[in-house]
Amino acid sequence: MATQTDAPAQPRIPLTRDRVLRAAVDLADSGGIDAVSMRKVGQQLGVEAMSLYNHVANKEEILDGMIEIVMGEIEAASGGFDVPEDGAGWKAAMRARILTAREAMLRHPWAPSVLETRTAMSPLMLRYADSLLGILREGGFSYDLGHHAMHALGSRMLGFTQELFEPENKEQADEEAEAMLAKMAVQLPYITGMVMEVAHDDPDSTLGWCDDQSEFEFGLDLILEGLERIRDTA
Amino acid sequence: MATQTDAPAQPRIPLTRDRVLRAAVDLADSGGIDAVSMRKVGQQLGVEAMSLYNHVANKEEILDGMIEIVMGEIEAASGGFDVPEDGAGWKAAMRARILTAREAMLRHPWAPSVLETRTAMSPLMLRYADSLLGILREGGFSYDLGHHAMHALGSRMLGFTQELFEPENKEQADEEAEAMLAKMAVQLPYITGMVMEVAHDDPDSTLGWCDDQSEFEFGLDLILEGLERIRDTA
DNA sequence: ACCTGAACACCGTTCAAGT
DNA sequence: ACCTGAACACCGTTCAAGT
Repeated sequence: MATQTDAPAQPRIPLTRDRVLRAAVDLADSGGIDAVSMRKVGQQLGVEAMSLYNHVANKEEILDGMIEIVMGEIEAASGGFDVPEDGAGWKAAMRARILTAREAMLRHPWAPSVLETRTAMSPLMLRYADSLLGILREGGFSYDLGHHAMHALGSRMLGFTQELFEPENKEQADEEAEAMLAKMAVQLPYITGMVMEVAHDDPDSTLGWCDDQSEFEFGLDLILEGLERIRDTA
Repeated sequence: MATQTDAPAQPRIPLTRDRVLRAAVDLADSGGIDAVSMRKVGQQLGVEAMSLYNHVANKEEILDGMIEIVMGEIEAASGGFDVPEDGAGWKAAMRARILTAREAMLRHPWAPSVLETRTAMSPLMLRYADSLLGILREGGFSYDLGHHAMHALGSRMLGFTQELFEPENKEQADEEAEAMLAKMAVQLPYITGMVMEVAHDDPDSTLGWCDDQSEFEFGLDLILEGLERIRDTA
């Protein structure tokens, strides 16, 4: 019968920066970003929290590294960040690259909130941004309009938008929203009208009926087509 | 000479929910959101942290209340959240209301980040959203397209966009970005080209040359005009 | 060279005790 | 009814001590 004083079956795997970062990503994937604390990452690796400081300067560096891992996944899934030569296909290329980024964000739901707190761009992030600007440039955009385009896309460039009021408990939030809407119906005539129309068209719908993916694509296409129009009239 | 045991000159102002929330907003305005802790808000009011719990349930309720104060400022600056009758002016009305919201966000730089962490919509927030949907509706939009429009606007609806990589120290960030750009120039051909063109047109420019306000308005107008086009072709 | 234990200066929150 | 002191269960990080 094994006891706690038994020597480990296999020699301990040495701690490295990469193992620290992967442990942090695993923890965040399974338990959310609050599960990433120095103590918990250490625990995950069978080590005290203080040992991590031999491999990363501080927690910020762990968060930076986690984003770099996500960007690496986007790069791999995109087949690299090279700019395709076919400038005529710029819109499809932008769309594909951004939707690939979005898939990584959906795999790592903590990534958008961590990204927002980064104060410096990582190398892979810069490579990604350069590739998007390159696609626009080869598609006939001036640097100036390309620059505006990147700002107009904002976080959509990385495959997500600020989801305001993303509830933790969707069911409970739905109930609360329904109650508030009932109470404020007279003060919210347009929202009430919209919800009634949706309920009429689809009696099974709930208040949180939006399809995030198609809303994302709607907004993305709106911007890409608007940019094309400006390019052609300027 | 006053001592610590002297009675206060004036009778102590009673603590109220409203005083707690205003103290929190003042602290955040002057010291950033990290300055808002239960202990520091208590200190600001000459009271122990634990006393706050007699007036708010927890810190989340303080953050909710801070947002409600900002929304109240937007409502006041907008002259109320009524929907103007002139449907033809929908685009100007949307633009004005959103830019008014933006002014409040610029006065309270902590507000966007706090907003992102809210999980439920406040009454004033709902009133604001209803008024935007109303402007679209009176401007001839279907509920369905109006709903897409709100998603396409995202956080721009409230006057801000996700500013990815907003540095704390702009000067230092500019230096770091310049160094990284120099090192990675060959891997970042398009960004390098863009920066060189800007430097050529305006030798005094720095890397952080963007005009946030005009970039915001560019993106906003792009979306509003795209929506108008869809409305007219659908 | 790497890991650890104790400690420091913070958090939000609970609870029993004061007035 | 309102306020407080002590405590709990957490944080990130520093430092001296171990091996």
